Amino acid sequence: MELSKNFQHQQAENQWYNHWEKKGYFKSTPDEREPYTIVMPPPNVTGILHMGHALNNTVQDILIRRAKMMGYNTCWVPGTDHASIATEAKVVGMLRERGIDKKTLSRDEFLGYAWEWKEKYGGIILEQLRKLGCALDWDRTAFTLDEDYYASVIRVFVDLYNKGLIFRGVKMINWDPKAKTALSDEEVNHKQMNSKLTYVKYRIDSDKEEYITIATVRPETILGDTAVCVHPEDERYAHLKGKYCIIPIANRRVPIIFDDYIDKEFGTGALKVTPAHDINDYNLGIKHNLEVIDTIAEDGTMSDAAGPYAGMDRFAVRKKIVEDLKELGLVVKEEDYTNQVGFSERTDVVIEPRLSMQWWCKMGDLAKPAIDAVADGDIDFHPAKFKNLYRHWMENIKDWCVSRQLWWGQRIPAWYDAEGTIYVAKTAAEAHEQYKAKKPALAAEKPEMRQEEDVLDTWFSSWLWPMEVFDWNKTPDNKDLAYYYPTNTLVTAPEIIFFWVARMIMAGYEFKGQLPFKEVYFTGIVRDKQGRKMSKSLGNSPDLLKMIDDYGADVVRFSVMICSPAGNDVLFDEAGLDQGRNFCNKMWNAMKLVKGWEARVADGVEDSQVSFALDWMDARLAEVSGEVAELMKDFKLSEGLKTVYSLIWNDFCSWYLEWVKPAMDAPVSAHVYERTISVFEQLLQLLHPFMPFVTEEIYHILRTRAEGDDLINKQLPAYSAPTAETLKQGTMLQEVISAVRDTRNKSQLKPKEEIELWIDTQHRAFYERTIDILRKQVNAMQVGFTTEGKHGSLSIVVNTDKLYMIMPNATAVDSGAQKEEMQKEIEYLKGFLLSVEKKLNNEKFMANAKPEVVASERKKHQDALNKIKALEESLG
RNA sequence: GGAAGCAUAGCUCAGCUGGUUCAGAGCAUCUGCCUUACAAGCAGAGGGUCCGCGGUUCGAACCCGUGUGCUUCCA
Repeated sequence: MELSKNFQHQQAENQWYNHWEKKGYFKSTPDEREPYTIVMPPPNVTGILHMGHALNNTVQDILIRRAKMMGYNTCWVPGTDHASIATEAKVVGMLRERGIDKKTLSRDEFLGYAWEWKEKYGGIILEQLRKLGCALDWDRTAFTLDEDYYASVIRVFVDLYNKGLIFRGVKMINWDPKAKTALSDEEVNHKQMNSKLTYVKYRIDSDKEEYITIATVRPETILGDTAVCVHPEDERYAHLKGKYCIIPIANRRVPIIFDDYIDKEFGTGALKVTPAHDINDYNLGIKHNLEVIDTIAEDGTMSDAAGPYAGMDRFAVRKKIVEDLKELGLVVKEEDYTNQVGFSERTDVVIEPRLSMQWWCKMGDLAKPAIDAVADGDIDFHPAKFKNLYRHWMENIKDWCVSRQLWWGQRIPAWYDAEGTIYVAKTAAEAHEQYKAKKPALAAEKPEMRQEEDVLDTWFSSWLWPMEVFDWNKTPDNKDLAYYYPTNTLVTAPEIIFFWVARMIMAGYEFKGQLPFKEVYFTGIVRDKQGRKMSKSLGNSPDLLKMIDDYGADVVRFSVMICSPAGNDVLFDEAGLDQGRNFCNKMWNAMKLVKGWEARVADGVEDSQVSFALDWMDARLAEVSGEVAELMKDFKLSEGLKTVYSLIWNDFCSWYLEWVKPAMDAPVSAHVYERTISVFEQLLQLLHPFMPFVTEEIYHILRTRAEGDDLINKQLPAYSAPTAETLKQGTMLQEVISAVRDTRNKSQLKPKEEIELWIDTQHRAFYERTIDILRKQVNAMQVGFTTEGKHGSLSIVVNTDKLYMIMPNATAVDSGAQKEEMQKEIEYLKGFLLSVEKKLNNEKFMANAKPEVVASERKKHQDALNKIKALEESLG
């Protein structure tokens, strides 16, 4: 077979993904094995693959593929989230482009368009996950707005309502004037803004001309003011007790109230109170029984209550009213001021606090078992630091606003009769039954029942995800649910710990009576090299699909994972792409080298020379496999990848292959060839979860494989404990080789120039075992043993062995620098020796230190002495 | 305003129960090599007051206190 110069990802990746899928390797059905289950955090159905998805899904794929190799029956469930606000906004936008105004459509017509949009674009992100290599069980693909899922959400709502945990009420909510819907607190992002603090004086209603000055960053809300509030102990305003003042422009007479909520230091110490448009003012209003005047309409324009400004945009009014107040001479001054302003997570417009009738879910009781589950370790968080954050939030949990003024989503199953009585039921028919039972006198008439227009918050459906993907609602006793639930690992971003993770835990206990997953792994947030969060607006988010096209999915996965320290944010650096690409080529070329031996394999070739290399490589493989297993268990995936990378590049390619590499055109022993292929396979296997395509490809080129012999399915072997002696000798051999090469370099020897090497050592057996490797690796024509120095040589000391290097072709040997260096080393060692001796002579140390520490200090002492001796002898 | 986390090489980070596996890895840098798998490579090297200060200890990158700087979450 003709092998290309480098690894070609395009064809290989497509081919292998199709092969795996066709073979049904991604599919899972319950069997006698232990399951390992992950439910994918469903991306928004509107989504396209970005770095966050790439990280999150690569992590999951690594866990799934590794678990599969460890013998688990793995099941990874894909799906999408209907994402009510985001999707509805997209559909509205699409309609606008087609010249259709949402307002002219009925609910059903709109939903028709929405489903059409979903069918057309909704699967894009799932297709993109295939490109990434994700081993997802596609037959299980779920969607949070599917018919069965819908029914489940409705059931849960009715259930909570009947338990008294859902209620309807007017509260101050976060209003998104663009999407025209309520948002939960979690959907609001606070940003620091440069605002203007405007000082406005309100006239006191008295005979004298006197004023009270307030400061505000939102002057447009002045029209909704229904009081001015000052601190009861503020002497400046003590004389105003029982007085009233006049709201300018509105010319409304409002009371001056006293409350110790006021911060005397802020502004003028006098606060304008607008119960309709600020949560704190609202609370004050309740306390002091104030009137509520709503001056801002649902679209962010001023309402009729705003008098002359009715219909104008809130921000336009903010400017205009200040101008008008200035004309009236009521503006005292304006100051620059930075404050926190809430923005809608979905539409990025400024949130308007607004009073509104919404549906709420009481969370306190639901939270209790969920708090305990994490505190008691029934659910593990990685990294553990998120446990605190979780507990803190859960213990201060507030009622959840679950209604949204949208159409795309589960419509709240509540019906109102003509008198406004509420009936919550799964269906209209059931609501009708309730009506008949409740109002028997009217039962004969056909009641006019009107269903609630609002839909439920998207998270009110996705909190059921781990149960509902296994069809909990419709067939609660089904085999899959019993087998796969609770799932094993949830992999998600810390940003949605409250939105989603906490609520899934609550839902799991409340409805299924069981935790939804056993552990949660929080990935970092993907940032750019400068540490900025990747975002569309900054334009610092690389085009993932282009990257996959250019470099291949393996390389993209590599580059994301290599810079994903456990528990920290990911500073994505495109340099990782080159590193990953180079790594693929390294393996590809190693494969070409080994493949090239195939035709030269012969029986009876003497291979004793390389038996050490084989033993050492086996030992390293066993050792590092153990390290990787530990790292993976602790979710140190990045470390795990680095470890495998280094094992392949350094141990296997740089050392092992060079050690066993036959001379040009020399035959290769069948034994060496076989074991080299075998080691290569095991290395590929360790790497496969991280880089599935290139490993599968090379695996298949290394040998002709039987049908079904694919790397993805290969079970990890149990390694016997590596021989410590072999490992130690390997390290020693490397040290000797490096030391000689260093000396060669410093003597400016050309790589082709041969040397003679004479060794004065106590470890003769070790050198005899490795002497052929050593000769080859330092390009020596001869390596021999001696018990005395060699004239005309450079001496090298490695550990306590003395090596003498002779360069036959070098005209003059300048050993001055060499000697100086050795002298320096002696100095250093003597200092070191002193510090060790000080310890050993310290009675307190000898009394308090652990015996093994004392022993190790003694050994250090002896080693240092030996080394100094060797160096001194070497110097002559 | 409340809370948490972080600070180690130019960059990104490891560093367990305090003790030479303790100052380490990768990338970047420098030097020499087109050596018969790979120049997208090979070989070798240099580089750090472990943020400052104080304490505990025979012994501190690690524990405690404090200061400074940064990040995140909540209000």
